[in-house]
Amino acid sequence: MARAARDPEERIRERNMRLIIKAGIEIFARKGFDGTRIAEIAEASGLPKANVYYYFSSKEEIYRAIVAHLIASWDDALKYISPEREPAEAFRLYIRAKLDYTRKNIAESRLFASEIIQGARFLKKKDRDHMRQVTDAHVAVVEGWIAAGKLLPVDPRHLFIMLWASTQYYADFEPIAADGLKKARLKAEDYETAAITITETILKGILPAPESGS
Amino acid sequence: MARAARDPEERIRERNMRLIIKAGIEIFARKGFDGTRIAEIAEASGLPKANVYYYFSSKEEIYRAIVAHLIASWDDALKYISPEREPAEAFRLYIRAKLDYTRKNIAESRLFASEIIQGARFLKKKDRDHMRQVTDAHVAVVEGWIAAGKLLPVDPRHLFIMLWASTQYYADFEPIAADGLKKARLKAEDYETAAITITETILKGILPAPESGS
DNA sequence: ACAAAAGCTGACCAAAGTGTCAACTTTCGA
DNA sequence: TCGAAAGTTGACACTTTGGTCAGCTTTTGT
Repeated sequence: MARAARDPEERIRERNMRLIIKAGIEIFARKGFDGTRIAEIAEASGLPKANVYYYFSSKEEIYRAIVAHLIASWDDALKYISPEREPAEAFRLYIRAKLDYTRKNIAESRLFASEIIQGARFLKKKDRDHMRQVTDAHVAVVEGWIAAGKLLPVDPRHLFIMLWASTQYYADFEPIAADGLKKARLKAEDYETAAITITETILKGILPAPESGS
Repeated sequence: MARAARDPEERIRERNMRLIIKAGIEIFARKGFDGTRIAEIAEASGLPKANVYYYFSSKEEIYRAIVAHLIASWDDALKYISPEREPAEAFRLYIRAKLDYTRKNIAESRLFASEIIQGARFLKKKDRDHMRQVTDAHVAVVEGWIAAGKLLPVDPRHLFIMLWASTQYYADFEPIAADGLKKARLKAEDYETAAITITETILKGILPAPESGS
């Protein structure tokens, strides 16, 4: 078998696969699956094309590896919706964490967006089921808060869609977001203001409180 | 010159260009610019490839024609933010109109999203300037409402980004939105619930009104 | 030191892609 | 009716792309 005496840290293999994945994320995000040429990934990763094929047997394999890795890296940012917390604090933390993740992983966020727009062709059932379960758990928590009178009776699923949409927009559609904010590029402080605005709006709305004697 | 006696309704030319554009919107939306092959557009429009080239001299020309046409078709849906209106009613109408537009023009919406994710390479300065102006006008109206005490002091630009994001998500990321709602596909009624949830949340938030005697 | 495994890569190929063209048919105003 | 403009298209030229491969160099455990 192709099994033998070696493995000290897997240095070379690990490093090159990381380079390829990293370059792949950038380019797949910008060009989509069909629009990406592996020659471009090779160039961006500083490796000859044939060397890329030494590690991955096809374009699809690179893409799938990236998507799978991406889904796995999300759960961290989404652990704030938990029944013990007060809703206001939970949403505040969730929104900030998600904006933070997208800001620091812009290419990954866009790659995922691109994959979905193109029909979620390579999103495995396993991954979708996992995402659904996480959502279901969050929905249950929100329903509990509503039942306890801690939240107004809002549709939890649409509420989460609002949160996903609002927090991803800045990274995925940066050119439009930047235009909307009259800036050339988005900076950390813009994400900060976004976090505050989204949180405040979701929690308290934008209408002044009605006179307390209707 | 190639100018002569004809033009009765431009029937053939008009019809074929429309077929090509229509097919182009679908396929560009799904594959992005680089991922789209004109042979596929030809097939989808029922015309031979060479005939497509009779009307458009390149893939880029088809794409540009679509993007330009798309931007132009938007202003209608966005006319509700106007100072004479009461804010609550204005936002309600705006959100509903935008959701309605995206639902009825899913492919166009996705094509635009795709173009932005891919770096807004073919969005002309003129179009961006136009969008900026419309936004500036809306922002001014919201600032007026805030100054008049009709709205809480929210950042208007981030508020609009929230609205854009929330209203586009259902069309652009339908697979995820559908999963989130536990449905196989989104229907008109889902857009209806979305409109209500977004409007209510934006206007009043999700926290119960605090006791009126702090 | 050394052999076997791992890593590397220029050159190549078949398939697919964009865009062209010359010759043909259809349309239409006078 | 008839000629010119418009429309049509199969076949072709040229380029790019995904993927292969044989033979090379480097690494590594013993």
